[in-house]
Amino acid sequence: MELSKNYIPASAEDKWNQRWKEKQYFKSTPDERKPFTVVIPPPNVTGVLHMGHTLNETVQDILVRRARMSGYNACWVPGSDHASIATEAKVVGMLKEKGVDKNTLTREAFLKYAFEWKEKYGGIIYHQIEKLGCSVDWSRVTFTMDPDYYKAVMKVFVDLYDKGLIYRGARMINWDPSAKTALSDEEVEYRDIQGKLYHIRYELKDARGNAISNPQTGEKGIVIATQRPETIMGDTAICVNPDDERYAHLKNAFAYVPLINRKIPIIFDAYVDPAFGTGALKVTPAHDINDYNLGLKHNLEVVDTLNEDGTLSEAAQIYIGEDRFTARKKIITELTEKGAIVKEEEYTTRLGYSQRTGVVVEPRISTQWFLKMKELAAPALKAVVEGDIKIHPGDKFLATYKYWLENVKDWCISRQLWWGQQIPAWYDDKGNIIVAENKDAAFEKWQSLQGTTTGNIDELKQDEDVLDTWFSSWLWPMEVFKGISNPGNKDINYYYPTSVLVTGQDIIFFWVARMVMAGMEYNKEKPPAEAIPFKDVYFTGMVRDKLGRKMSKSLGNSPDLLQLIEAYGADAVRFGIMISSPAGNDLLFDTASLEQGKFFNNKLWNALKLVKSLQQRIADTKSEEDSFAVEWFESRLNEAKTIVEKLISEFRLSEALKTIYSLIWDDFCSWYLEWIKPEQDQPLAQSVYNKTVEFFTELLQLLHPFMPFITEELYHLLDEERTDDICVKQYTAAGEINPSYIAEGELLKQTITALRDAKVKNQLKPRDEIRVYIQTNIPETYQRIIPILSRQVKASAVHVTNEAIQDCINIVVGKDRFYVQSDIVVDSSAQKEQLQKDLEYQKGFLNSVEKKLSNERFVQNAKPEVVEMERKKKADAEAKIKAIEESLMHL
RNA sequence: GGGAGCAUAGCUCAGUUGGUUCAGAGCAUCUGCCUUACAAGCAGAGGGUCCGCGGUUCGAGCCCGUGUGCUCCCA
Repeated sequence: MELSKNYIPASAEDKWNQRWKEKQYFKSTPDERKPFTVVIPPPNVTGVLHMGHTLNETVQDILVRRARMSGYNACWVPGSDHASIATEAKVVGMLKEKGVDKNTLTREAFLKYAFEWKEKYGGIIYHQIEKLGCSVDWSRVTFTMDPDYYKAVMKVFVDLYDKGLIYRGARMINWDPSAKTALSDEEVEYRDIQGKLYHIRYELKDARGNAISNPQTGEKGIVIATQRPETIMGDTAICVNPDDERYAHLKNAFAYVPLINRKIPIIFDAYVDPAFGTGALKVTPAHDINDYNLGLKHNLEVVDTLNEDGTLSEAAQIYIGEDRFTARKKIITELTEKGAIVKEEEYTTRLGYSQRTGVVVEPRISTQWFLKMKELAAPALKAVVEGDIKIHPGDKFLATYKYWLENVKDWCISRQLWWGQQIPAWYDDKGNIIVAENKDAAFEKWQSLQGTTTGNIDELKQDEDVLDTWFSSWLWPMEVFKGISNPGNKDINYYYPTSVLVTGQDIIFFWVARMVMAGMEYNKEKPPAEAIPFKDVYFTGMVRDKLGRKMSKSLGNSPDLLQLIEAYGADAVRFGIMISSPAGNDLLFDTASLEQGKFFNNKLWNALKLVKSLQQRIADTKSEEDSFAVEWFESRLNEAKTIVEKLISEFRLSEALKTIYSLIWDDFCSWYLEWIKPEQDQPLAQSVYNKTVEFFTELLQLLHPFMPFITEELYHLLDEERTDDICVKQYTAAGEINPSYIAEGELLKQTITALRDAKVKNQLKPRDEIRVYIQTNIPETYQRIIPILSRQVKASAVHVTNEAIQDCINIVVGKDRFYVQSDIVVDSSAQKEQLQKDLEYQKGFLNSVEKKLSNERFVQNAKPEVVEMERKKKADAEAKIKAIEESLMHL
């Protein structure tokens, strides 16, 4: 069979994806094996996979494929997330482009559009996951709004309500004026901005209505500092510190809000910092969380001057209907005209922005549904602190996790949207609230509450709002196995707790911590080690561009995954992203590493071509030289397998891949294959060929989780009789490692390199023939490797000698002296220089070792084996110095 | 303002109870090679005050303190 010059990924990828699917290799059902379960962090159905997903999915696939090849029943559940606010915003935008206003649609009609959107983008995401080679069980694909999933969310809501953990109330929440919905604290991103602090004078009058001026300064009125002049119409007090003497004369006084002239009291509270601004604080309970709390304490009126879209409301009295930021400008102008602005100063502040829509979040009083978090947080904290859940890498994120759970606030779970699970609360016209899983159940509950068997079911009106998306995705590890909607079923019993969760560190609070809470809450009867949703959490870093910038649409630095796969092949994309991905750290994505992956593909391809060509030259002859290469590589392979095993168990995947890469490229291709390659027209021993195929197969198996397609392709090309597939082929345990083989292999490599270097340094072409004489104490060791050595350095003869040979290139390898004879006259100055340099280094080294050994305290305090090691170093260095000096003498 | 992390070759990073010839790897760079698997390759080489200062120790890239710079999280 003719093999192409280079490896062509596309056809192999489609072929094996097809085959794996047909064979249903990735479909999992409970059996007697141990499960290895992974649930995918469900991507939002808002768009396409980005590089962060690519990294996450690749990491998961590596772990899952490796588990599948290690005797586990591996199950990786794919799915997607409805992402209520983000998706709704996208759908609204899409409709707008079509000229359809959401407000003209019924809820049902809107949801129809949203589901169409979900089908389209969910489909794109699933296609990308498949193209990347992810070995997911498609029969288990789950969407967070699937009917059963929906029911599970309802069930949990009702349960937590009945337990008193969910309540409804008016609170200060984060309001997104663009999406017109409440947000949770976690959905707000704070950014530093340069703002202005406006000092505004309010008029003052005493209880009898007489104007007050400052007794010391004679100044009229009171000056407050604010960043938000447009909220003054919502002011319901001015607060000063009771110890602030500047304002001591203002007991029982009143201030008047400029422009609208509303009378508000002066209150006294230690909350105010006299040193900040003017020491006088305008209190606007409707628009600031601290003012709100102050208002509660002092029984202040709440005047909400903003509408839900961020425009000024009727309560503002002026500029009604104007946007908050437009109104700010106009109010500043008007205040300036009226002389109420005393001063403007630059001020750096932090503003909250909506994570989803990017607009400035407005603190707003609103009636919402909340989940009490304290009770749920305690077991979730314990599970991680006591080690039932292990976070990788290290404890880097443990502190963050701990801090959040210890300081957790109640979770605002209602959203003023349509896309999502509608809150299962019904209201009758008397204002009663009935919480139940569905309308019929609610009606029954209502009847028994009212003590009646009559009544009209349609008089109950369901809450219009939906639940926060995370209120559904926190059930993910359970509900993908129907653990909530059908508790105790075969799947949940077998697959739960899942083995490992791979996700980004940015959603540690949104998702990870909450999943732990839900897991602990709904598996209370089990010991913690079985209640947890996952045993290990592996946090990946953020994918940035090669300049270290976040990838974003606006910067245009986020590549398209399918285009990358087309250009480099899926294996190369996986390789590229993994090789540059130190555990838990951000990775700087550069297509150069994908190129490295592509080159690696080609290296493998060419190794295959070589092995296939050797197949044509098999003859059953025995050869001593070949057996060394085989014995050495067998030990080296086993050594590498052991290292890789350890690295993967520690989630150090990037290092595991590097180990495999170097094992294949350097040890297998550059050394082993060259060592067994027969001279032109010479045959290869059958036994060596068989061993080579065996080694190659094991290398492909090791690499398979990282680069599934090319390894499957080569597995079959290597031996065309094969009917099984590498993706389910079980690993064999690492065999014996013979340290002396490893050491001899190293000696051989070192000697070859030194001799080649000597040739280069002496202007000999690689092809020029040489004769080599070795002066050594270990002639039997060299005897074994001489045949390989002579071929590798193009030596016509290699002899062991007892004495120095004249007119040669002199080099020293280890403690042994080498004489290289050549027909070409060589200049000895270069080697002299080299030897001199070596000598100096060795002498310096010897000196430092001797210094150590002559230090009594070192000999007394250091461990005996350390002292022994130093003595050996000393002896080695002395021997080496002697060899170099002798060589120099002969030049 | 509170907390956490990082600083090692031009770049990205390893360096796991302080002691192996410890100062490493990959990429990039330079030199020589189209050698019959592979120029998407082969062979070889150069390159570092381990951020500064101080301390502990027989011994510090590693431990402690401190300064500087960068990053992230929280208020």
